[in-house]
Amino acid sequence: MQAEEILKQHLSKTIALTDEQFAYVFSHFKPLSFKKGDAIISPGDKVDAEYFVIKGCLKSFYTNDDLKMFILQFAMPTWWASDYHALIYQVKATVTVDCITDAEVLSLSSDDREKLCDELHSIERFFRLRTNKGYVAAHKRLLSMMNNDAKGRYEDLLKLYPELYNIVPKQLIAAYLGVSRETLSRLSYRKNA
Amino acid sequence: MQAEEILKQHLSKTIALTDEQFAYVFSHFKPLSFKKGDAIISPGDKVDAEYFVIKGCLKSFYTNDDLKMFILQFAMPTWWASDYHALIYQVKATVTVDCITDAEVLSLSSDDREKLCDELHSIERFFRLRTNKGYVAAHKRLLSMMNNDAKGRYEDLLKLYPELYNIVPKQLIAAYLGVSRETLSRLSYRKNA
DNA sequence: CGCGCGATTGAGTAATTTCAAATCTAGTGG
DNA sequence: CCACTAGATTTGAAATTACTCAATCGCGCG
Repeated sequence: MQAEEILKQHLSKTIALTDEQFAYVFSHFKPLSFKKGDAIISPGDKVDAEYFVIKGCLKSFYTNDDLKMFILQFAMPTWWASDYHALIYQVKATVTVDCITDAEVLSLSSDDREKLCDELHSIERFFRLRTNKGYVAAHKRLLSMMNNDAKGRYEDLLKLYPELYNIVPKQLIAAYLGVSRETLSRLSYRKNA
Repeated sequence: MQAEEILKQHLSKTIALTDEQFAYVFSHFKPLSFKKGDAIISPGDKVDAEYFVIKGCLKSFYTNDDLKMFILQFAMPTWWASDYHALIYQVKATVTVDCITDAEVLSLSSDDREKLCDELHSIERFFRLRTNKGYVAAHKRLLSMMNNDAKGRYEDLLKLYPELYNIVPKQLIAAYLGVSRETLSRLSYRKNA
């Protein structure tokens, strides 16, 4: 399926747009292709766009002083990714967004997003509702983090991203769960039902 | 200061509204008073409003099967609170929102919020940007959770809510950090600089 | 075939939990 | 003013969970 079609279906799940309106909206998105391992955003970068995934899988992650990686988000097709902290507060990036697999994305600049939100009330609504869901998902993950041990969190993750299991190396899953690779590895046999 | 004035200043930090528009917006908010300990939302409730805090302090928390409490959010004046999962997905509440102190809030029903968002583009913008910030804050907390030990998280919390230290019992702070009361208690002398 | 990376396993250590008991504190009533 | 109680906090000690470091295993690819 074409990028255009994927975005159209994605938007139409939340808002109604005429073909004309959609064409106008779409004209602000810039298609980009990346290879596995390419970084889209790196710490220190000026961040002025967010990315809508068409194909492939991205991750956004923070790297601490000990070079330990913490994954904020995996982004599969129809998910959005960026360094939202940098985007919103207009500061340099503190996280990396890169490609777990070869990927195709649509990039939307901050300026264009604000322009579209100005011009089309329904686009503003789309972004409001999209972030609402993201907010709730983040809190859900927070709860999973506090309430569950590593095993429980792993199960929560597989519920949320069932495809992920086969696509990404286990060490990335560990970095998402906030446990060491070794702990993740031990989960399967140690405390299984 | 009057509730009306507080809300007005809060909105005007993000969007511009004429006095007339603000008066119209404000007419949809319902002032409510609560006593310390009162529950505003309880698990199982139908949730059809969110609450803007004028005075006092609320908390929203999830209680697990072992009756252990996990605090999602403290809400001080000019903060918003509700069960956002229930609100967005139109399901029964799974969290409790209650009053740590006597409190005054302005309640805005879901229907009214959507109506205002329809009628006033700038209100829709307000809610979009507000949730953006909440989303980023939630991810920041997630990182703090994964990257730091109990001590580091405690320091992060005091940076975010410095007033909190004097207002709320320590056990609530523990429930926010996701550690036991005992561990929180031991932090001060154990690993202090 | 052998290199190299990811995944697993083992052993010892550090952080946090649980359960239990001891303290402390604020508010109440005599 | 004092004694008393309920709730909150602190402390102790043992048990658990996850971590780190180190070694080994497994497998795809040149």
